[in-house]
Amino acid sequence: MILRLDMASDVPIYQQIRNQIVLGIGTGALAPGESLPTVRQLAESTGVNSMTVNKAYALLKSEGYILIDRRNGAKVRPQPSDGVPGPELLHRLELLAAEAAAQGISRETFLSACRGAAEKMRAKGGN
Amino acid sequence: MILRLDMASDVPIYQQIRNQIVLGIGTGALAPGESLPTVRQLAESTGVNSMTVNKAYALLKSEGYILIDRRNGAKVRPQPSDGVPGPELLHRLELLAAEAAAQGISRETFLSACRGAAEKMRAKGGN
DNA sequence: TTATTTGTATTATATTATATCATACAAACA
DNA sequence: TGTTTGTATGATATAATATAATACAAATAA
Repeated sequence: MILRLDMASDVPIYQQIRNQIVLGIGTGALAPGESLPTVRQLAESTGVNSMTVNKAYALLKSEGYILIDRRNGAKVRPQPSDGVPGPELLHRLELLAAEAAAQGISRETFLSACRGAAEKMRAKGGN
Repeated sequence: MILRLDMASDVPIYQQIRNQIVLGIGTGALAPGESLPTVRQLAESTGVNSMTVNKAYALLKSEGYILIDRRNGAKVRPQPSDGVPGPELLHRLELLAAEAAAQGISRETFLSACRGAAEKMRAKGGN
């Protein structure tokens, strides 16, 4: 799991870390139950402060993406429960759709992009 | 066009203004060529500083969503050119798909949500 | 037990982003 | 000539972000 952090980005570093780990989980690059690097390891390898990494881990934990047992460090949450998209995700999806529409992107082109994104994700169960 | 601003949100006010106008354009609530309120009017009606509104308008202008002629104020850009989703939009779409997948949301459920969002947008041309 | 490593909490500091406020200006129009 | 438009400027206050230096409880290995 290699993280690419852009220090010049307007996206906060802890958010970049969080996003890339979520991408890793979503695509299957990070398997359920797999161990993440320790806070200090990741801080060392990326040249970022420990507390910044800790903030990303705390966020991932609060969002339910990872589990933490005191000693063994962080692990990808095994067997995430099935469910429906939450309101926050739906809201962001709607904004994306609106941006596409306002840019003159056709409905079908947008949905094609959605399918393209979905197909990059790990297949799970019968889906 | 009524804006709902959440002062307690972590999303900057100028971003909330920008997002809701983009949503308005995308859904068709704001028609191409339609005039937006003046900077000072919108600042007055929302109780927000003029420069904050101006920042939102400048952003919308730089993104190509609105046009501004010096005297008549801001208007929704007429006839946005057709095209394909840009890399920034694709990246955000991919992150959304990853979050859904990592939450155990099936591919089909995610795509169903995508269709739901797309159907809220204005139909244009043959799409 | 002791020692080490884990995530995490604490406090301080520096930098940047955000928002407000008070003005001011050029351009366009009546 | 006025008036209104978007916009620029500078000052200020607050919050978010990142780094830094420690420290602590819990869990593991020695």
